[in-house]
Amino acid sequence: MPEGHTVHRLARTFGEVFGGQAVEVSSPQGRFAAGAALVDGLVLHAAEAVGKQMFLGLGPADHSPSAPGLADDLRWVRVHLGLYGSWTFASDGSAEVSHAIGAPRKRVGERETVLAAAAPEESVLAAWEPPDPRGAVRVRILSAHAVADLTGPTACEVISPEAALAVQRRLGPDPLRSDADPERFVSAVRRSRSAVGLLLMNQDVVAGVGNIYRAEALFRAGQSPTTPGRDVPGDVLHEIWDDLVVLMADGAAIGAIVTTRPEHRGDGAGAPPPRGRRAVRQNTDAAPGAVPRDESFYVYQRDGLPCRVCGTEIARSEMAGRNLFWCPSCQRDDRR
DNA sequence: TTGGAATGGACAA
DNA sequence: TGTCCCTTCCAAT
Repeated sequence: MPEGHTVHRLARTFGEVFGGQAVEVSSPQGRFAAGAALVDGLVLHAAEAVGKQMFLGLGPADHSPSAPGLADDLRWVRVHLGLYGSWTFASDGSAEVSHAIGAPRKRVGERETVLAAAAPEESVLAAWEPPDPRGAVRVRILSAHAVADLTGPTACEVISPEAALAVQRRLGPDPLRSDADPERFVSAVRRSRSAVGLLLMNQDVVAGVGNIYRAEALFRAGQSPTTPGRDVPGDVLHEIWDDLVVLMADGAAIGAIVTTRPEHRGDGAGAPPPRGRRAVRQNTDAAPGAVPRDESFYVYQRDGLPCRVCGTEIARSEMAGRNLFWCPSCQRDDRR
């Protein structure tokens, strides 16, 4: 389920679980054997997310983050999950490995394996053994206490610091990064005759937005997807940006995309929003307070269903080969 | 057992 | 615009 929020969450997890540790890197499936050999045994010094891409910086143990020119002796593993890439984590129970995030599956983002700690009498002597790789594992990253397996990525390669920077510079601003410049997004859209729905999916315009955030952000702004970018008012674009910052940060925090406001969820048509502090949303379906998937979106994959706000049937069509969902009434072309 | 679909993107024409 | 690639899951055969 890799939109930007997932990748940021993953980068955070890598930092927590493997940061500062020497890792064994291998390619059980074989396709990354050469790349794995370049970083095997190095220490993970950095885990960065930019848009939908993750960069793991590995280098010698004595590499000091404060040293000038530090990036020069790091090797970067660039991973792009694409449509169905996913990471699966497992640990001996000692590490803070609490989630695995990946491609669409029944329980979205929840392939999770946290092995029970070994029985006490064994644990003294027996080292933890990671589980066998499951499926076509392109990369395995292994420390003394945890393992991460990567399957199905669109991209996975070892690159130089310069190449990593070049990739990052090409991308548009990322709503999840504090160094992002919203004006770059606004001006890129307003320079273009392309439909705003197309531009939101363009990683050079805004990095990290995928099909769900595209559909939901346009709905929440009351903006038609087909309006040419140059005709979308600047204040609407700023509104969309600000909304993305909140929505995606929320998604990164809870591990799931939820864009519906409480008053628009199906459960209690008219159920009053909770008073006082907002309820904390949880990641897994089983967690109390979690918003079920079928109440999480306004328009995404809701074609044929009534709009949560106005009751009009949600529409679907294709835009550049991807499904596009919108409410023909709330997002009328002439409304903005 | 097969095949379609999925939160993506690179590339060719 | 179309084609291809990466992999998994599940409904339909």
